[in-house]
Order: sequence, then structure tokens, then C-alpha cells
Amino acid sequence: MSAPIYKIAIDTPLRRLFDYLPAAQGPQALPGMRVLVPFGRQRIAGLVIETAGESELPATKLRQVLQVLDTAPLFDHAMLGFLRWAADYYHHPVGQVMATAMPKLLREGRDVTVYERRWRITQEGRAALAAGAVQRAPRQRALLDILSPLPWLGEARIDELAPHWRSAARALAARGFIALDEVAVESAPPAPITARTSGLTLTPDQQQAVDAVRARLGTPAAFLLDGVTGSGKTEVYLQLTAAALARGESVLVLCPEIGLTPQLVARFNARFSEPIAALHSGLTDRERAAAWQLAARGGARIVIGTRSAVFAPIPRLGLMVVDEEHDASYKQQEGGFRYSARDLALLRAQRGGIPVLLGSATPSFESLHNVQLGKLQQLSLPARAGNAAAPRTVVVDMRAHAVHKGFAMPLLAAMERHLGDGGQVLLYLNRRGYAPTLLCNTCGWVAGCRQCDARLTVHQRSGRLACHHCGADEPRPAACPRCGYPVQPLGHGTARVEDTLAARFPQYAVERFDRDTLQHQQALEGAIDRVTSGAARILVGTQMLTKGHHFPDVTLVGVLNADQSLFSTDFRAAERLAQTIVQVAGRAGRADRPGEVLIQSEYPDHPLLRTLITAGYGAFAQDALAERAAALWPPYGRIALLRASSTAPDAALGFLRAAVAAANHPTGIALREPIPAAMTRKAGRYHAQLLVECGNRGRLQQFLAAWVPLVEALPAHANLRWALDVDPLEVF
DNA sequence: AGCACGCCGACT
DNA sequence: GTCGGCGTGCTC
Repeated sequence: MSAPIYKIAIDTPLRRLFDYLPAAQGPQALPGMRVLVPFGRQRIAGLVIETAGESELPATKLRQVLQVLDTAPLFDHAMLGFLRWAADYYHHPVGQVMATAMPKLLREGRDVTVYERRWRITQEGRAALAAGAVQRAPRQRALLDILSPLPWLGEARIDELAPHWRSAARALAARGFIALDEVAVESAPPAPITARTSGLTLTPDQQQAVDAVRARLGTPAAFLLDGVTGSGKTEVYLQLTAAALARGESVLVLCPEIGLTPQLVARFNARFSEPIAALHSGLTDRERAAAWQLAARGGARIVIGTRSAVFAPIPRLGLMVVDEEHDASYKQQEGGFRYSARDLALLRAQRGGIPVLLGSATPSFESLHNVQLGKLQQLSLPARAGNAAAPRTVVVDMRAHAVHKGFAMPLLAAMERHLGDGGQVLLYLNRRGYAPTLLCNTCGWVAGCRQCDARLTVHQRSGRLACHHCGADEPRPAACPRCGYPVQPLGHGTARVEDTLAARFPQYAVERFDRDTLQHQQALEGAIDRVTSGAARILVGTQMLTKGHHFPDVTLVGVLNADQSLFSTDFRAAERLAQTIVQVAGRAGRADRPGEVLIQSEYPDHPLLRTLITAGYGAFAQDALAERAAALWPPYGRIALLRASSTAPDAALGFLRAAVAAANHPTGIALREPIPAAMTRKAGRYHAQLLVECGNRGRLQQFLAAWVPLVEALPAHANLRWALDVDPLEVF
């Protein structure tokens, strides 16, 4: 009998598994466990994918596993299958897909077993309790009563039970009645001991949505929960979570960015006494590994996380929720493995035989199309909770009115009115910094980035110029470097608008929401506090304002400039603009104060704006979908983008032309001419792209599977990088 | 991706 | 005479 071998995934760009012989001694590995292996001249961690009878390689090439790193598999058979499917679909090396699915410390082979200190009642304690020996210390007695039916109680939970019980625990320990163990966290904590808030009463629509999904728990089903901001989607998630937990199942909730939605985590925390694992970018490596392990070992049955949490292994997963499913941050846009967490969530649910619920006030066109195809069942929450009226929306023609520092007169007048009536005003502008351009009025010089085809943004307070594409940062010149005459900021960013508002409305405090002012979670929470307390009356910000938070006292929303997106060549620009407008408009108004939305535009008659405002997002989407169908753009046709970049100006284009030449005359596949990327030069590299189109997903997949190995085999000169983007969001 | 080996310029 | 530049070749 030949020795069994392991097929092991290794974090390398090589698109294959590697065969290894079992370790000479010690425990043997199972699929889903990490192992330490010799790889070339290094020793690295790999993940065992499967075992096989024999290798196709000559025995002399095989090397031995050095050490098994886990005592139990991190991923079960189903998860490994899901990850391999993802690697196939995105045509990305398996090892790197497996690596993305793990937190950094685990990926690096570190031992990150989470230890918890737990109180346990001793034999002596039980005897004392039975003998009624602890009568004169009521706290100690109560603690013994709580502990006696439980296998253990986490040390941290003592404080949750009641303050100052630590001293009672210490006293009991001194008497030998309870003991503190340090144990590896591998099992779920004991049953909840504290009651939390109960569910709210649902509206009929919410109830219908909850019923529809609950009826399908334990079966593969996909739903689109289409509900405007404030319609109570979160309550639906909460009650479905309760239903899944009651079945002994776990729940995975994906959200675009937890940093922007602390409210979501807070609401789950307030509702359930279950431990919650939150997986997001704000954690340290160690914290993330700990939270991930907790979820993987079943220690947290509620997992809330961003994009990469779709890969978290969760025992007995029974429900997935993708909140704000239209959000672009579900698509990995950088690096090599450009996956869509929303699409993968649909697949994971289908493979796992469980329901998935996509929620949005502005569903993606993909999801609307899937509703038409019957792949998603639509559940609508048409009414705002509390019967708030939909906001009145108007386009302000910027050509017909005097414009003062980016504000047309009707917007200023509306601001006066709403502020005077005690309302708050929210202004959206998708441009951070002070001004997008620094210009010399004399000779026409414009401050540009040395590394990118981009203008530098003026940051007035710091007196610097910054490139928002590569992070370059330099002092703002006092005079034009070409002619010596003075230079001026041109255009308006959020920082400049903030200054303008401070001068125009000195009696009202302004709060700015953008990446520059809210670098930390704390800053965001402070800003939110100042708005909800009413201390700040005017809010100005970027995309950050359109996500997550609902500000009930905002009665007026102003979109300062909607025009940048109106004439974009990207086929998804209209969809994104409409989503942004509807999302930002949704921040306004509540029951007793109908909101008002003003959109400034130089093209008030643009069909996109007209349809969106007069007929709403649904009608706009149907019109736009018809256009996509006619052009065979996604979601009707399927596309992939081969991107390449190099430090030499034409190397990327040359590589892509070679890739086209290498393709085998595909039928039904359109390989477009390679073109320079929208921003050709970025951070000192020249970017180019090649669009691949096909009317049929399966045929595109087939083509890519055959083509990618040929592309990989092309002579790639040094410093050429390429990546395949399947289902890209931005094409230009 | 790492990490090595491998051949050509400015330094003690 | 070496230290080190990054070009190219390999990893079960």
C-alpha cells in the first residue's frame, strides 16, 4: 500500500495544491487543519485540503509535513468546498483564497488559541451547598446557586451578573468552594443567564418578511428585503436571528463597514445575551484572530462582519444576512482576489442549504434582475416606521440661479428656513479636502501629482497638497512654480464648504463627516453625539454620511453636486448615483417632520434625475435595466477585466495584447482592444485593462479557465503585475 | 509572493 | 579586491 499524501494549499500565487508526505511523528493532520511545511527554502504554514492515496509526482520530489498546527479542523468539508469553488470562479490561486479566509495570525501559522478564565463549582462547593453551609453570605450563596447547574461561568460574566460580585467569587475560592480554570475556548458558553430586550411589535410588512424567511429556515432560499431607510429592516434581522438561534443555529450578518454602523452591533448586543463575534478592520490582529476563533469554535453564534467575514467558518450556520447589499464595499477592489462577498454569500447559502437575506433601500441591479429571474424572492417594507412621509425632492437648476461658493440661492433659502424652524441640515458632497485643484490664474498651471495622472487636492488647514490616489503629500506652494504669480484653490471640497457655512451661518455649529475628520471610531461617535444631541445643526460630508446613520432631526438634505456622475462613461455610474441620492435623501425626516431634498445640478432635465425624482428608484432601475439588457451589459451579459500595470509606460498594454493573442479563438466571447486605464499613471505605475464580454456566465467561465493558464505562462517582464477581475464593478 | 542564485558598478 | 543592484527561476 502506498503512503497517503496530503494536498496542501499554500499562500503563493501558484495556482495549484502541493503534495506532502505525512509528518514523521506526532498527530496526523485532517483536511481543514494547518500544517507547517518546508516550501522551497522557507518553512511556512499551509492548509490541508484533502488526502489522497498517492501523488502524481515522483516520490523523490515529495517532502514531509514538519508539524501539525491545529488539533481540530478550522474548516469543515463544506467550507473547503466553498472556498475551492470561490477560487475556481474568480480564477485565483487556491492558496491565496484560503489565506484570505483566515485572519493574519492563523495564516502565518501562529497559535492563537483563546484562553478564558472560568469559574467552576468544586465538589466541596456542592457539598457545602447541599449542607446549607453558606447561609451568612448572601452574595456567595447566590453565586453558588448560579454556578451549581452550569458547567462553568466565564470570569468576565461575573460583572455582568451584578457589580461587586468578584469579591464574593474570591471569597468562595478561598474557601475552596469554586475554582478558576484557564481553558482553551473551544465550546459554546453556557445558556444565557441574563434576559435582554424583547422584540418590538412588527408592522404587518415586517411580520410578513419575518414569516416568509422563518418558514424557510433549514432550506436553501434567497430573499431581497427591499425597504427604505427607517422602515425597520434591522428589526427583521433581529427577529430572524432569534428564530435561528432558537433552532440551535448560528447567524452571520454582513455589513459594509462596521465602523460606520456601530448601531447595528449595538442593537444585536442589546437584544441578545449571546456573545457576538464582530469581525472588522478596527481590530488588532490578535483581537481579530480571537473573534474569528470564537466564531469558528461555536463560541459566538452571532457573527457580524465586513466583506471577508463571508469566509468565516461557523458551525451550524443557519441564516445569513447581507445588509445594504448594493454597497460597493462588498466587492474587493484591490489586489488579486477580487471577490464579491454578496455574491459569495448567495452561493454559500445555496450550498449550505440555508436562507440568505439581502437588505437594501436601493437594491443592486443584479438583485433586481435576480428577482425577475425568480432567484430572489422580494420582500418589501414600503412604509417608514411611524408613517413618516417620503421626503419632497427637487432639483435646483444651478444655471438659473446665482451660485455663491457652491450654493445656489434656493438651497441657501431652504437652509435658512429649516434651520430657523429648528431642523438640522445635511449636505452631501463627494469631495474631501478644501479644494480639488490649485490653479495659477496667470499662466494656467495646475498642481498635479508626480506619481499619478491626477490633480492634487488642497488641504488648507495643514497648508499642504495631497494626492487622494497615491497618498503623496507636499507643501502648498505660496506662488506658482512656473510664473511666480499667486495661485488659487479652485472648486469646493467638504473642508471649504465647512468654512463657507461657518461664515454664512455663524449661529449654527457645523459638523464635518469625512475621512479627514473621522479617522478613528471615537471621532465618529463624538460627531454622531454632537448631531443627535442637537449641538451641531449643519452636517457636511462625503459618502460616510450616506451610510448607516439615520439622523431623525435632519429635515433638509442638500446634494451639492450630482453632476460628476451624470456623464461618466462607466456603465454603473447611473446606478451608483441613484443609490447615493436615495440613500442620502433617506437620512432626512421622520414622522412629524416631512423632509425636503434639494439636488443641485447644471442639468436639471437629465433623464436620470427626472426619472429618479418623479418616478422613484424602482422605476429608474427598470428603465436603466432595459438599457443594460439592450447593450448586453451586466446583469444580462457577463464581463471580466484583465488588468495589468507596470513601471514602464507601454509594458502593461503590450502584456494585454499578448494575452489577446494567446487566447484560443473563442466563440461567443468578445475580447475588446486593450486600453489604458481611466487613470493611466497611478502611484508611479502605468495601468491598462482588457475587457472580456460574454452573454453567458458558463461560457465566460469556461473561456477564463482555459485562458488564465495561458496568460500566466506569458513572459511577464519584471515588475509587471496583472490581475483578473471577474464581475468588475468599475469598467470605464 | 519569497527567496535564492547570478553576473556587473562604487567603495574600504 | 568585495558589497550589493535587481533580473530570472523555482517552490510538492
